[in-house]
Amino acid sequence: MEVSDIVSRKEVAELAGVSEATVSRVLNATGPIKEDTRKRVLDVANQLGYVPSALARNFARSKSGHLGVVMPYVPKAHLFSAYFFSEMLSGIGNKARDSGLDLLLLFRKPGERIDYSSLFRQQRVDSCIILGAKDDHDEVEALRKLQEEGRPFCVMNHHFEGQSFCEVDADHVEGSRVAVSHLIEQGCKRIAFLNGPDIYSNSTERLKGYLIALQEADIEYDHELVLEGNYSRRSGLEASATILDKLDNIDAVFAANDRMALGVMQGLRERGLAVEQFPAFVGYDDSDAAEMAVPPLSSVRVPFYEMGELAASKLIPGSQDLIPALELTGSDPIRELLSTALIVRASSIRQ
Amino acid sequence: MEVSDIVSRKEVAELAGVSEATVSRVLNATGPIKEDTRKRVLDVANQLGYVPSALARNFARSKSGHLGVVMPYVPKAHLFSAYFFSEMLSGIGNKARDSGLDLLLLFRKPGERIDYSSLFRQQRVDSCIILGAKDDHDEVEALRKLQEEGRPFCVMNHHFEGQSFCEVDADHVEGSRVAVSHLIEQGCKRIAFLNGPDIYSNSTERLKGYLIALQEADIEYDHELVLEGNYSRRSGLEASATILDKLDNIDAVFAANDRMALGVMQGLRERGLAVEQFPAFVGYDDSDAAEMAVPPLSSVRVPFYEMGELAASKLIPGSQDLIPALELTGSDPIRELLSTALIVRASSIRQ
DNA sequence: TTGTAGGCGTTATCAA
DNA sequence: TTGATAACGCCTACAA
Repeated sequence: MEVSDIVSRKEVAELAGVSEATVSRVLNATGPIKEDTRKRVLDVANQLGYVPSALARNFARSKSGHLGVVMPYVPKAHLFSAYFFSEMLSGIGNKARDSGLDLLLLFRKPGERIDYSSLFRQQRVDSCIILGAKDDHDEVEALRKLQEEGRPFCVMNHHFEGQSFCEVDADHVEGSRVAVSHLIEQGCKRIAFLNGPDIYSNSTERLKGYLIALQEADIEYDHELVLEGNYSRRSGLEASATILDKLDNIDAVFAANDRMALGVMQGLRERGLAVEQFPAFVGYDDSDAAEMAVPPLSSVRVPFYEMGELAASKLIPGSQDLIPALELTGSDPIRELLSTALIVRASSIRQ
Repeated sequence: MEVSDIVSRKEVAELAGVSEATVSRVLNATGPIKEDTRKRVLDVANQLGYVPSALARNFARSKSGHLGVVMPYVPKAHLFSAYFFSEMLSGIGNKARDSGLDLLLLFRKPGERIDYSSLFRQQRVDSCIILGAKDDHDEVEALRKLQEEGRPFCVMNHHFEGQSFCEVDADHVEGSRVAVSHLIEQGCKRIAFLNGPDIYSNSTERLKGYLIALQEADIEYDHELVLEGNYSRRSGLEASATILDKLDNIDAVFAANDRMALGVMQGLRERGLAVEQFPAFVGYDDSDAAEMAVPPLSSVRVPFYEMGELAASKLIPGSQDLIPALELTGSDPIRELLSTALIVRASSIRQ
């Protein structure tokens, strides 16, 4: 058999002695069909190995049939290594697959600001999910335009303040608050906080949670205890120097993600600090690495996988969670906030 | 602006005072065009915000414009967590993006054996890359059929013995041999090998490398030292019991991937073994976790990212590495084997 | 250098 | 319950 043997609907129609329209009806299970005809057509189609062209179908329907997923550009590529992208993508992918939608992965180019609107006008996607968003003027404008045009899209794991985009996020204020409260319960009072850049709502929300926890415990906020990394292990490693310096004034470290937490641990270890002298540690994301760490790292679990499923379901035609029409009344009625959960391990247990 | 404002080529043609064909020629930079006309058309297109429909174009060309990537099904999803999928996908994605190809992610359904051939006949993809392949009768048959049909496809990180598929793989025999030789150089003689299931050529090749290294050093093979896990951390954890039992007869552990190596370490630790008493360790993949482990884990680095790029370039029209026509002469002329590299860290250094 | 017109394989609307 | 028959938006000979 060669590529050239493309069986078309026409041949099926002829051999089955019906019109092409009927073949379509049978294969799409649309419209009333006499059972007899149905069987005959199906038989012939089967026998001829006929498979409808998705390309033609989509074209005729003016639907690409694709759910686009915009991946952020990350220098040094190796993008997916980030635990949460992997998880979210899995969630999205499984949901899309179950709905017969194809997933189109859109890799952002280095400098280029993506033209979301064109993506739709080119009919490359019917809807799309934006991963790794961050506060950026061009980005917000592009998304606003998209919304004005009434395109279905969903931002994941980021909140654009003042906008009313469809967003699927986790409650990082609360996640953070619980983490820090836990450290306080363990007797810690001088809690260093290694946060990420504030272009991510993730970071600003974690800071909020941190502050709330301190306030609840009547602990005074000391801005010297707040460090900024960039969510990489390396930045954690670098922060470890500062932390070691202030170690007699720090009894716990809360990091905005596991990679940084592990980087700090690694740094302390490399600088000769014994595990017994470690401050208490809590990370964030509850990635696989947290469990394997020494000591096992307490961490805030985020339901990335479920967030992916939810985001996808908002963009799937006929779905329950489908985003409502575009009359966005007031604030942000379509922002979804999933809960996090603190997983306590040895790293944060005192005495 | 509303979704309904779809500017068609027709309008551009009218406003520019040319035929639709000319608009096409201008936008596709095909055929001779008077500079004057070109500019005028471009201006109008720009002004009207006209964007050609990729959907229609692909349809007219009978090309989907998509490079399909088949993702293996993994129970409990969380598929991408596996380091190497992430890396390979990044490589593929970047290459595809640079070539104007869209990446279609195809998630395998639980039990279902994927019908590769239909994928092409449906015109959902022009070519495809298969990730996470393993020895399986149905799978091989499906791929053979694909090859007979002359479809362009490429298998990654797996070798189908006796076939002549286009494959991009790493030299795991050599990677493994080097790793074990290194352990032997460190003075180890009783080297346990925690391998993965032999449905993966990865596993069987690593076993080969292990055997070669032993032979080169005149060390007798002891099948009791070879354990089988399933590449998960958990299976490493379980294997740690056996390893602890035989510890007076084992001075090193070579694991077929980092996750299992870390699982073994974790298990030993949980069972009370001090790091000083650990056997020497070497893992495989050189994932991020290896560097963060305690002790830092020696590991075999595999160029997954580059493998992804290479696989993609084999399927990109006009590419240098494009797979040759379908006259596959003899053995397997189109299998590519990239080199690995041993990264030595503290876990395998003796004395 | 440009216009004309047929074709791509469906879907979907109207009649019958 | 079925058959004709327009779209769908673009590409591409072929003609001019």
